[in-house]
Amino acid sequence: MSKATITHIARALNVTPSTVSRALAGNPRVSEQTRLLVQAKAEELGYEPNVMASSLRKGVSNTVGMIVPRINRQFFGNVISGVEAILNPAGYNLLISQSHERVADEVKSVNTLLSHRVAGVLISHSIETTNFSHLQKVLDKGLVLVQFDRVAASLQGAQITNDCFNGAFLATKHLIKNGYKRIGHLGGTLLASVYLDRLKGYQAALNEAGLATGDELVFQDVITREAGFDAMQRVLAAGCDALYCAGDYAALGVIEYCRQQGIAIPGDFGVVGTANESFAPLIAPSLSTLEQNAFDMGNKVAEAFLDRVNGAIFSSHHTSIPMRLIVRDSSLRMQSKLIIET
Amino acid sequence: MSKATITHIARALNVTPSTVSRALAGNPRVSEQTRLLVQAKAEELGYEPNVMASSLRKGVSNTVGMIVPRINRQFFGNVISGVEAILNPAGYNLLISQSHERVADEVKSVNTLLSHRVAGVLISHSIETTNFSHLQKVLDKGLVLVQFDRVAASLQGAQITNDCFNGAFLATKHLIKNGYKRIGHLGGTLLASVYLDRLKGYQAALNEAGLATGDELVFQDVITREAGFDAMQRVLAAGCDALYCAGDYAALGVIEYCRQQGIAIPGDFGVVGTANESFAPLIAPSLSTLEQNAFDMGNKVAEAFLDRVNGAIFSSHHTSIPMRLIVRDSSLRMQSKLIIET
DNA sequence: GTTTTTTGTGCAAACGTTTGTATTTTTGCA
DNA sequence: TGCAAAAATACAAACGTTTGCACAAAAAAC
Repeated sequence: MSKATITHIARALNVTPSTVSRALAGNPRVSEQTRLLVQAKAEELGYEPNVMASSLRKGVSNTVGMIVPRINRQFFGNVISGVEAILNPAGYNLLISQSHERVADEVKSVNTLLSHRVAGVLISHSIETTNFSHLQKVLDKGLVLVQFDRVAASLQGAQITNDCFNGAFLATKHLIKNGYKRIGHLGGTLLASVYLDRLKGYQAALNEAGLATGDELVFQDVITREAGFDAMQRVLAAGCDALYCAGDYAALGVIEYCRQQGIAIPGDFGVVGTANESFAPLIAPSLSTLEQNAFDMGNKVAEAFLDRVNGAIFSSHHTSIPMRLIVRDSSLRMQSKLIIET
Repeated sequence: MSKATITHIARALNVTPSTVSRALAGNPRVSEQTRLLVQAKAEELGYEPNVMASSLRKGVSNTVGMIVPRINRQFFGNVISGVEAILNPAGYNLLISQSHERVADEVKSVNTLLSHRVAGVLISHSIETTNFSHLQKVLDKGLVLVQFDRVAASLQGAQITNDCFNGAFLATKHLIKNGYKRIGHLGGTLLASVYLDRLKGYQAALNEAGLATGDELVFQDVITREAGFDAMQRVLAAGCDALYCAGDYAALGVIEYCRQQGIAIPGDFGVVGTANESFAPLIAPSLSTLEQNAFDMGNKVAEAFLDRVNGAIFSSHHTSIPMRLIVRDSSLRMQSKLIIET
């Protein structure tokens, strides 16, 4: 069965467990000869190291905990992927947990991870979370904490976010360049810094161009497809000829409304979304959008973790990842042919 | 720092670690009074149980390993979600690993999980995998193995799959009911049973209806958007007026080709896809498709695991989950209004 | 008041590693 | 051949739990 411990190998070879341990670890204090013997025997017995025993003894574990609101969201799936791409080769494994956007679940997840004596916690906190004492506890225990996407500035440790301000700035500027004059904004809740930054970036671009800006052009809490669809009446009433949307789903609703009303996109109306959801290149017209670069973010998160675990506390505290504008059809002034930019 | 062990609590209370351990475990052999004392002290010291020490001693761990080809694929994200929904409340945690569709990575993942002494392995194997000795090893160690989606019939243990045969049967029948006469099939590699079953289900429906069936109507290895697009010339040359596609991406390619060529869907041509990818309801025309019910599958996987871990070896060996046909626009005979079914 | 039973704790070993120190063996060199 | 230095291995304790067994004190039964 699942026997085969270091001790079994030791007995079979008439050496001590210490020697076997060192042999397997490649410690130079054991001779080449016995190392080969040990490796052969380990292979023969189907030995699998017991990381629990090892971590217990060493006091450090090779698993790191990751908490995301929902694992089945494209964005987070990609972040996780990006993290694994760096962490696995470095010998770490990921214990993944979901908060389901609920602070209670998040707290429970943190405790579970602490029980597992993870080497660190990587988290994008739930939308509900406003009290961060559970994460402070992580820091207090001397563990590495890396926040990403949704971060609490008040907490120590690395923070990796998208550069939403510049992204929104870029997107809006792109609309301006394409000749749109009265550009509105479908935004999210301003309690989340990502949405606040997008609003600010959007406004900055308008200001720079000397275009009209004002509250009547900004529509708060419009992130779903339905909300985007429903908001269009007000958007048109406000005289807008384009929109920068803080989310692709809202932009989708906009496109559907226009199709239904016979408003040509991009002929009569321009749209840029945010997130590059998987449907963005697939709908008609294809949706110009800001790419969040989730995989990249995952890489950065993992690197920040490794930096800190290896004692590089000096590594930059806050990393902002540039968002890339993907120009597709929905934001061009003239109806163009199908251009796939990926 | 991260101190606070059972021993510390014991010392602070002038009792032995055994008593503390029993108190925290709710063992009736310790008095109500001391239990409360212990719990209070544990709280005060910020005690977090060390599951590694616990698992080591008990010989069983509360983590279960899960291996998927890619974590950032919608389907697998949802399966994982479904697994967690059952396993977390049962006290288990998930150690997740990706095979990246490479058999080498898969083998490595299995070994990692074995090193973590997981209670079981839940796996959908990589498309490359044809030799299953690494999974046999899992069984040999007496661990629980649950396969899902892509399964190897030769291996012991639970197998949870979608009922692709009946799904394809349903989808094809639906096209028949809507008046399509010469229905083709865009399929995947027949090495994977899911694709083989879909082909068979498709053929069964045609046979039942007495419609033409034949190799000239079946297009193998057409699963990507590009492949779907490119296959259309041959499909039309074969005289088809509808397609059942084994994947939504191929169906998307079909739709794009038709749009480009001015072929009306569903007026002139009908399409049903498979998987209900996130873009399916969002494109125009919206895509009729078979839902894979990933979350549900995750639930079943978790339940199969729990059954086995609790010794219910008699629980059904092979579970087949019905696929649901989602009728949208792409498969209706007459051009209908935009109907959103989600 | 003694014996039996019950109840609550303590003792000590074990899970599989790792690692500082001690010990043995080998090697180099006079 | 002898001896120090170097190389290889052994010893033993520790990581934080859990648990069978022993044991004492209290409660119940006689």
